[in-house]
Amino acid sequence: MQDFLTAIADPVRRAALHILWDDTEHCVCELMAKLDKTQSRMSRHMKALKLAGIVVDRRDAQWVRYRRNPALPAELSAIVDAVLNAEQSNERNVA
Amino acid sequence: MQDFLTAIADPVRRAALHILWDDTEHCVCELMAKLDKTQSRMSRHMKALKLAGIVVDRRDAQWVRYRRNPALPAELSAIVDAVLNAEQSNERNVA
DNA sequence: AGCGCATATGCGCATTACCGCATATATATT
DNA sequence: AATATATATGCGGTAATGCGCATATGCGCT
Repeated sequence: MQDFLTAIADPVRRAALHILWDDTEHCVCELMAKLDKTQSRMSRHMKALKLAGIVVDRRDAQWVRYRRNPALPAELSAIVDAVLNAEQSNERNVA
Repeated sequence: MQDFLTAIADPVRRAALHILWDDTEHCVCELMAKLDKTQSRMSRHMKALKLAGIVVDRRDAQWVRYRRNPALPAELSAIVDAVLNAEQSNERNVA
């Protein structure tokens, strides 16, 4: 639970989750490009999300594809959903 | 949003929220006793929760009564609810 | 004013977390 | 084997965070 929450508490990782929460695969190169982060940083952030059980990865040739962990318990998915939803609501308020 | 999530990410503050989420008032002395924390620590944790907008406080004689912030936006309440619920589920699993 | 209880805060210390840079590893192509 | 692309990791620096201890502040009572 602690790893899970500290993983979500980081803004870069949350931004990654916004992208990953569409239930499709995304390589590190895509994430680092979209979020404008260095390769090593993005790799480490993804490792944190992986260790927290939030995402899973898969080797595909030279790429590593990350995606939402389909086995994430419902109570934890609910947290991620609530956080991402709250951030989206906030975006609308700001705009 | 960042303050909010980092506030929730701390285990002591989450434990405090479990107590405070019953919609009644609780003084610092009660929280520090129940959670077995020092006075200064508990005071600072409550300050963090207050700054994050999660709780509000009220002077009552020599006590300061903390309670859930009734004006907390629904999207944020949903996050707290989801987190506390997930921890309770986990307790049941462990037990 | 003086005392006691409850709470807040200044300060220094230790731990943790994020970061960039360089480098190592894995895979594909030629 | 050599090269290119993608990803992971060791390392050092720095900032953020939690902690304990001491002290200050607020409030009520005598």
